[in-house]
Amino acid sequence: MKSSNQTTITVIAITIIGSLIFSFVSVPPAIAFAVGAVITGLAIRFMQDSKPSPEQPIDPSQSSKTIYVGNLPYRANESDVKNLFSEHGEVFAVRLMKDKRTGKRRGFGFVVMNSSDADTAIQNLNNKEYGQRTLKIREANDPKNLEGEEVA
DNA sequence: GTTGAGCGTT
Repeated sequence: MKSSNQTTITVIAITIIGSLIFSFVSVPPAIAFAVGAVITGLAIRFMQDSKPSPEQPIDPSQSSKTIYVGNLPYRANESDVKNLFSEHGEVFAVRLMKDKRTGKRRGFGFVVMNSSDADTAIQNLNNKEYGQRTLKIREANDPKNLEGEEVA
């Protein structure tokens, strides 16, 4: 998507900067082009580095597992679910699914936890009364985030 | 402001 735009911008910038350098200083076009290319490359590199991602060391020892949470009260938000699951394990992320059209809550979501803590939380929180509703907690169907715990 | 079985997003 934006790579094509960046390519276009890169070509234009190289042309402009190269032309400017070539018009101001009497240097061979090859050098002007090279300088323009370097400057443009540095500029783009700087633009991309303007959003530096801080160090988030991912421990391979901690495998995450996604948990399906159903029958949630409509008034429950992600913080509530996170707090509830945090009592039984380490919660990595909570995603409460809302309707993409209206934005209203659909009453279910997913919780990403530590693999070992996930089973503990499922055992402890399944069929648990929460907000005058009985929670339906299971392991998520999509096995993309299932790691390590499945033994053949 | 409503409803109630279900497995979603970048």
